[in-house]
This record gives sequence, structure tokens and C-alpha cells, in this order.
Amino acid sequence: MPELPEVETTRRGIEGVLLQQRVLYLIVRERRLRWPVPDNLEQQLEGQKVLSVRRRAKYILIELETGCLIWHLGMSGSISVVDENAPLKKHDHIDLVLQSGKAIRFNDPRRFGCLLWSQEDVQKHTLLATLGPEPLEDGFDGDYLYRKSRGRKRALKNFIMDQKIVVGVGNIYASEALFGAGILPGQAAARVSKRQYQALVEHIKRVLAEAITQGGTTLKDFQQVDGKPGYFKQRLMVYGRAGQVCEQCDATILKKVIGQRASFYCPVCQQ
DNA sequence: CCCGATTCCTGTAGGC
DNA sequence: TGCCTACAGGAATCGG
Repeated sequence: MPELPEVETTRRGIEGVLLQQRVLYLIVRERRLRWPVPDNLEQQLEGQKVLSVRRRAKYILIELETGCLIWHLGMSGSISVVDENAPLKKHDHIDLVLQSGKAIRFNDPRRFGCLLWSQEDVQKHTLLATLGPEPLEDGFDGDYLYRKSRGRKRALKNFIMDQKIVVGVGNIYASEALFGAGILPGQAAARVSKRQYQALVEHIKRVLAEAITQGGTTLKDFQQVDGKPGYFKQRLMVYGRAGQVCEQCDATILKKVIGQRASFYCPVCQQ
């Protein structure tokens, strides 16, 4: 569920709390995430000042004096800002406690998230090294997607969810952007025209930017750092709307599994 | 290289 | 009511 808008919403929510603050201590209650939390991370972080809070793809990067935290929310993770002694809820796995008395608290029922530590150039970390361009930056355009798609037979929706092609687009926003661009999700990537890719890129940018302004999409687990849901769910045109009437015509929204993922589309608006 | 299938884990909805 | 199964986001990894 956390895709680019949810991760960016989280980053914005924690940035002000973290910047220039020193880490009092780190508490790890559950190390068994997607990858184990490094053994000595508690000692590594103690007393360090936070220099920056950035995002790359769906990763939050917290730069400290001697290294950089790599934080991923996985499928069900969320981060909240709490007082250091706030009561614990189920699946509150990690607290990053600051000198201010505030803490960054990570909750992740499915434990597909991760918290890693890099002391080299973080962009060269194996998880980040092969990532594609950021969708909201200028380097991501219709020409780029068109070029990358030549010879690719896989479904267009899988293609744009591939983090090596472009980052940040997950299952929800892929369906939404394809609806906006009027292209069927199961279409082979190589069969999509340059003009269609230009429309698709425009809609990917638009849907992601709009979702950020709404604080992301909450289906179930995701929440903003203050505990409020993301409000973009109210703007979804096709995702989760199988059997309902299309917002743009009188057809019924369909659901189809593509690449082991539920995909939603309008059979009339999308060709 | 490319791509589909599998896998990690837990909560919950739906069927009987 | 209770039990069981299917399914849900992300993405690394494996194997064809």
C-alpha cells in the first residue's frame, strides 16, 4: 500500500521532527523484518545528529553523521510521531527516540518493511543501485518510457510497476494512471505508442502529485504521522471499484488479475 | 536479458 | 459462533 505518495507524506511528516535533532536512543522490539535490523544499530545511532531526511523511490533515507538509515514501509508499515513514553500498540516494532522527547515509531503488522544502515554512498546500496528514475522529475517522460518499452512483451501495468523502469508506482496508482490515460492495463508494453506513453506519463505525474496533496491513500494500514488517514481514497476512479459504475461513462468497472495483482479498469474508457 | 511465479507475514472478509 | 480459506499492498529471488 505505501507507494510514492504515502512514503513522501511520511517523509514530510517526520522531517521537521528529525532535522538537526540528536538521537537519544533506538529501541528495536522486533528485528525480524524483511531483512533483519542490523545487530549493532542501537549503538551506531546513539548521540548522532540528523542531517537530512530524503526519499528515493519508496525508501526514506535519514542521513546521520556517520551513515544513512534506509527505511522501507513494505506493504503494511507506517510511521508515527509520538511522545517518547506513548503507550505501545501491537506491531510497534521500532522507536527512534530523539533528545526533544519525541519519537519516530514504526508499526508494521506484516513485517515486509525494513530498516537498514549504510556507511557507504547510500545511492550505491544494493537496494538503491538499480532503481529507475523518479516519476516526478523531468528525466521521466514519454520518450523515456517509449524507448524502455521496445521489445517488452509484458503487460503495461507490470512494466510501469517495475522499479527498474520507474520508481514509486505501485498497484493503486498504476491502475489509476492507466485509467486516466485511457489505456488497458493488460496491453503489451511494446504495443503502446509514443503518444500513449506521453499521456501515461502525464497521468502518472498528475495522480502521484494529487495523492501527495491528499496525504496518500489509506485502504487499511497506512496512516499519516499524526495518525490521520490519507484522503486520496475518495478520489480513486477505478481501484477497488469493481462492479461499480465508471465515473466517466456508464460502463461497469472490471477487475482482472495481471501479474498476480488485482487490476481495475473501465472497458469503455480504456482501449 | 526478460519475465512469470513464488515467497516472506499477519489480519480480515467471506463462505459454509 | 467458529473454523477454514483466500486475499491484500512490495519487491527480492529463483528458474525457465
